[in-house]
Amino acid sequence: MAITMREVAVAAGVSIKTVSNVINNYPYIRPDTRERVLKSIEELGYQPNLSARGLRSGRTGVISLIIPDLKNAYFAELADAVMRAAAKHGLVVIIEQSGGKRERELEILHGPRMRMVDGVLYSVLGLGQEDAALIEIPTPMVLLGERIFNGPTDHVTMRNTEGAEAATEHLLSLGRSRVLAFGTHPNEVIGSAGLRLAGYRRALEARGLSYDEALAVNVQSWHRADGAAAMRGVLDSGLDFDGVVAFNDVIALGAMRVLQEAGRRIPEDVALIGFDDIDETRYTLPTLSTIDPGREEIAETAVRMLLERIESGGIPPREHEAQFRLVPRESTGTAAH
Amino acid sequence: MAITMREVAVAAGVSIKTVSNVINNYPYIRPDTRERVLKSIEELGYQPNLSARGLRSGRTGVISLIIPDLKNAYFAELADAVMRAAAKHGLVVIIEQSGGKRERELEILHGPRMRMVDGVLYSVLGLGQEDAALIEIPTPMVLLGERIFNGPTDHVTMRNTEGAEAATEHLLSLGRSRVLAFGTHPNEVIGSAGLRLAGYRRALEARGLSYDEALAVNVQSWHRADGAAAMRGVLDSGLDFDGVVAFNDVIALGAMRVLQEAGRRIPEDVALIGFDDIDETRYTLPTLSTIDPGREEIAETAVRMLLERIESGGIPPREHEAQFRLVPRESTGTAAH
DNA sequence: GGACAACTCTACAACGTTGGAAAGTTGAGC
DNA sequence: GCTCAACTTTCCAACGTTGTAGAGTTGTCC
Repeated sequence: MAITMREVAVAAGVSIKTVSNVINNYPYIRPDTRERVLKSIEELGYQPNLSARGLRSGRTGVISLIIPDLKNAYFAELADAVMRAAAKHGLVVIIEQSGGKRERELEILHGPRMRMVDGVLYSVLGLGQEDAALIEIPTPMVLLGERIFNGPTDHVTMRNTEGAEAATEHLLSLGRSRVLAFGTHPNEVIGSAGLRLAGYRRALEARGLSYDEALAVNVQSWHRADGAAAMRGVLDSGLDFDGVVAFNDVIALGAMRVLQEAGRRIPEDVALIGFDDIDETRYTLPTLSTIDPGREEIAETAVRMLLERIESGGIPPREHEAQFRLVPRESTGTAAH
Repeated sequence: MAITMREVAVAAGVSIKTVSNVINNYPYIRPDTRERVLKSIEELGYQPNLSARGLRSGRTGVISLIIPDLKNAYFAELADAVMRAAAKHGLVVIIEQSGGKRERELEILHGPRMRMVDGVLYSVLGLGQEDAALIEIPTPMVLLGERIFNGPTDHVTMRNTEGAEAATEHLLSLGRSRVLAFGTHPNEVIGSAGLRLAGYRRALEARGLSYDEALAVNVQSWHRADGAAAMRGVLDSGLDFDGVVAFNDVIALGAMRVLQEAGRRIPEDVALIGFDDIDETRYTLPTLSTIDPGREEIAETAVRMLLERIESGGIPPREHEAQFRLVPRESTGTAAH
């Protein structure tokens, strides 16, 4: 059995509660008493039992991060950022993969694990506004991603529309006139795809150009292979285009590969920009221009907000939009050097 | 406050212990009693308090996975596989990133979090044999990766040497004669780099070829940018070669980009094979031949072994080597179709 | 030197669960 | 109808920690 406070207390010649007080930085302890207790803790190698602490205090020091899929580079990088942000506050992160499935997200949100964590960061994918009532769980929660729900929940989002607008304007400013919106989800308004499409349209409007539905390319699932398949379809259809605003990086990379195989030069024949700024975009050939959604800011803000909510209930719901950044690289002929 | 067993017990008209017995599948319960209890659990939405259970039973249902870095695709995919394997046994996984730093690995291994988990899967990177005593922790542990320690610990490893041998033989059988060992760590014997180099040499030997030290390319850190930088160095040096056995996929991809920029055709001028079979290798241009180290098998075996060790102490240390698989793709001119 | 505040430490009772063992019930076998 | 085993439920204590309340100790100020 491991060392408990009782043994530390005996060794230091104090009560158990005093040991607890030392550990929890209770201010009224004589320096030499504190000293003695710390020495015993050190010597015995005492480590607090977090289950007991959790039971007694109601706090476990664990938060949950619900994401669709860790194999997706965007979410792996998000998870990394969240874990680093959480570590700064002494929190551990349990990652739950939802696969973006509605059923699975509900299962996680209402499963027994929620009782084990102090709060949840939930990157919504499977649920929609019609499920708003279902996400009303007792555990403190901060939503990541888009503002899908109107409920009284904290949101930390990226500027999807503004980002996509900047990406599109970037291509237009380079003289491209037939730019694909690559990765649309028909009829979606409020998700990433809908918001990014809105930004794309806004950029066209700002230049007095009209929106051509033929240039909107549907890519249902934003994986590399789907991007490749969709671009193959576009090439087969004979559609004329000279620019691509891909709604995320991996479908951009899938498309890039197909374009290159087909002999289209990037950026000469087709200028291509992605969204997410995943690490890989810095090392492809050509390097991929993209929109950095402000991942670090998202992670730090979300953890901070969650902690505030855990520590004091009754905070009115807040919203934070992280600052995005256009990252020009070779795929739009605008690499930094 | 959340629902507790007490309230379920009152609702069902039984004692708390009977509720506990129902939940834990104690066999001697009358069917109608069980029925009533389950109904009350359902109606009240009872969920067990895992802290309390953990305190009482000593088990938390959480295991820890220590890996260097989640942004590294290999480890992201490993984490995914481990989480799925763990979920099958009702376990949650806490991921701890060590950055491959010795200090940080020790900190994690001896930190208070270890008290919160039932066991650890530890992907060793920073520690070495000289630290063998330091990994003797009370928490059940299974080591992943290479057999770095000789201590009494379970190991689940990949066949580094055999895999690298097969990769090298693959290039040799295609007629390549000057094949780089790309990613060596000088003087290392027992780590991945050392073992893979041994496989490379074994393949040469098997064909009666002698080992040329000039063809061993040092890449200290196995990241994409380091692979790119190292390949730039090779090209600058004017070294003559027609094949590359890269010791992992991302340095292979970094090198591939540099080779393409320099106008070398793959596989015509240089045949290239990696190691790890990360998802991305299926979508690059050209697709990358690689060695699948048997990730699923590693994850499932590791979780199973850990669980066995958690459930019954005193098991003699075991070792398991997962089966590897050569995955021929376009970068060696051997794509399946 | 008395009152009061500020400090320092401790006893006790929880938190919600499960292990152990006892108490109570049923039914089969003779 | 009695015995004994098998079944069913309950009682009690404990897991290791912290909140509450209070006891004891100083020290300051009039």
